[in-house]
Amino acid sequence: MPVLRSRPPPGFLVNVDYSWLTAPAAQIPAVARSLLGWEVSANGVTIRLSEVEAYAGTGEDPASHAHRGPTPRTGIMFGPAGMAYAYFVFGAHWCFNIVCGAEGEAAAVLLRAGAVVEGAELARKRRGDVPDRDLARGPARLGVALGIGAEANGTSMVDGTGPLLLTPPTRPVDPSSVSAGPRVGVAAAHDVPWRFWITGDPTVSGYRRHVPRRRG
DNA sequence: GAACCGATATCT
DNA sequence: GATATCGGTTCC
Repeated sequence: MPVLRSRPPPGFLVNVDYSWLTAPAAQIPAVARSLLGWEVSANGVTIRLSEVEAYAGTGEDPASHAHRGPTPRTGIMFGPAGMAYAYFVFGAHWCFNIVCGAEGEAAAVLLRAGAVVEGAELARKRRGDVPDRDLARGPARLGVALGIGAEANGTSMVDGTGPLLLTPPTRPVDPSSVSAGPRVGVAAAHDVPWRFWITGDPTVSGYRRHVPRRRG
């Protein structure tokens, strides 16, 4: 049966298994890796994920927004897997995560980059006249291409009730073509190789180490 | 490729 | 008051 990538009525994707998103804490990096090749659709654009980062649960990962427990911003992370966690950063950008793990765990996978496989015209309208590979190359750019922002926070990515929909790979990713390395721009736990990407994929964003800002 | 810096929500 | 899961620009 072909996979429906445009937005279906609620409950339509009953034959897609999302239960693996609710994994034990130790398997969150494996969940992130498995999300490569999955597709995310919103507002007429579909993106094939080429780069993701894992963030472990509360108390386990000093780089996680949820590390110190729930706050008004991070509350959604403590809910069920499959919800979108959106946050605003650097006074300018929205970034998007898929909540993973069991309720109360607060693990998440950051959607860092992907290839636009549907709706390129629309994505270009939102992103400007950039090369195709740059349309969703970077976590904030990915959101812009999808036309999503604050309103996506706390919506489901798995049941069609929100703007976002996560669907299985049209083309599977060969496990041997997945690379791993440190997460981008994080100060804490910079040695943990929880960033995963499709080796050689031109839509993967470049690595940047965390740069402490000079005060003054 | 590396360095710089804007803009502001969030938490301490 | 410090920090930030970034991106665009500028400068080698």
